[in-house]
Amino acid sequence: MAESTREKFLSVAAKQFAEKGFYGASIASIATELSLTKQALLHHFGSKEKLYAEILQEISNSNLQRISEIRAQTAEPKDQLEAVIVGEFEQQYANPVASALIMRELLDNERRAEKAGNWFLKPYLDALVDIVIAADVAAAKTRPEALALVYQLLGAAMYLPVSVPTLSKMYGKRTFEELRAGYSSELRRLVQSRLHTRD
Amino acid sequence: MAESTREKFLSVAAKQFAEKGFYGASIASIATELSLTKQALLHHFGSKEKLYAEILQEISNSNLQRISEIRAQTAEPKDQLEAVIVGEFEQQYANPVASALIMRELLDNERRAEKAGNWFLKPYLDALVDIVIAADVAAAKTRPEALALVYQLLGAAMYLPVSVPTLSKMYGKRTFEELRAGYSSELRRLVQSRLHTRD
DNA sequence: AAGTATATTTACCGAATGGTAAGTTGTCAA
DNA sequence: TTGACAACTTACCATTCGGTAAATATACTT
Repeated sequence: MAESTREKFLSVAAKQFAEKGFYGASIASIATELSLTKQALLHHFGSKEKLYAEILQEISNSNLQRISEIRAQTAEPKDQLEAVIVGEFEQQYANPVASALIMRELLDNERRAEKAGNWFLKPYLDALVDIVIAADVAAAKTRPEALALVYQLLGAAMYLPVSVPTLSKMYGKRTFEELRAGYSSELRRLVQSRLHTRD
Repeated sequence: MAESTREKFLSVAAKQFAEKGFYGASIASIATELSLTKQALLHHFGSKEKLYAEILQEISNSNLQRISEIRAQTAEPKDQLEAVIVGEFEQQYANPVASALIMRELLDNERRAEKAGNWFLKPYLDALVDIVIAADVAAAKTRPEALALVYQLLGAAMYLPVSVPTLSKMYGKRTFEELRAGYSSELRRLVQSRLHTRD
């Protein structure tokens, strides 16, 4: 078997959580999409929360790994930052599900974290801040300042891809395809101009 | 009476929808917060969907009005664009609920719109695109290109304020306050650098 | 062949969901 | 004083939610 049932559960669940959010997606609907029952899902993951946690952890880990690879390959911090940000938004098209999940997690986390106590994304955000600090960007010297910049760049990079389905219907396929085609270079322009601003 | 029951319902509902999303917030919890029953809510609004629609419509209208005021007061399109974007993110702090609702609506709308058929935010986005076109920004001449830019700026402006509660807990109040303090000027820098880039 | 995990199902459960129907209460006008 | 209407409440309802318990089926080990 190429993909185990467990792995199928993970990918279908990720898709549905991304589309509908944690509360909008039900374990029953996830299982039904695989022609299984929700009890089969619970057998593998114990609870909805644990299933969700595993997905988020996976995303966080893969993002951290990508960052560390970039840092190993690139010497200059400013180049690292550019590569990381550019890589971040290019990954949106490869894996829009992950972007939507991250976005939703940052929106929803507070309430869920009160119970779960998990900060899946903190190591990821911290790593990005580290790079910004090392890159010595104008007006982003302290960690809070750097975090603000990280957040704005993430927002710019992720906001559009995440609402792609809405926009696609709102403006029609053709307009949207043009938008999508120009989006990468548009974002690169934004990042570049900010990175090379001087004090 | 300063605020009618109906108006109280609207503002409490807006808050809860912003915090928990459409599916996460229940009409019962909204009513309970006002020490009323969910049937009182249904009496005023008919259904959860209609209540939500009224809130979104209100936000869209007030945003459109703000844009038209700016356009009336400012002659130069480029200044208009700057004023609109800056006003956009400054409004985040005045009314973070509205930002979160807009963000969630763009994330969730597709599925809900299949039933409801509403595009609350389209006139608002269209107005922003109009301004970008008129402002004649480099590499944002066509409507799809302009929409991409609008989206990135909105993303940068709204992403951080919207996840304020999460970040505040994740990094602690003090760090977060510093972040918040520097955020406005940080975003202004981002917008400025993009607006004045040349082809 | 028997035993033993693993995978999955059927059958429940209590709680919460959005919504309907039918009252009750209060206010204001004729 | 009565009638009408708006503002609510109590009482339900069917559905869905996440989760438990127990049975069954499958596959691997011995």
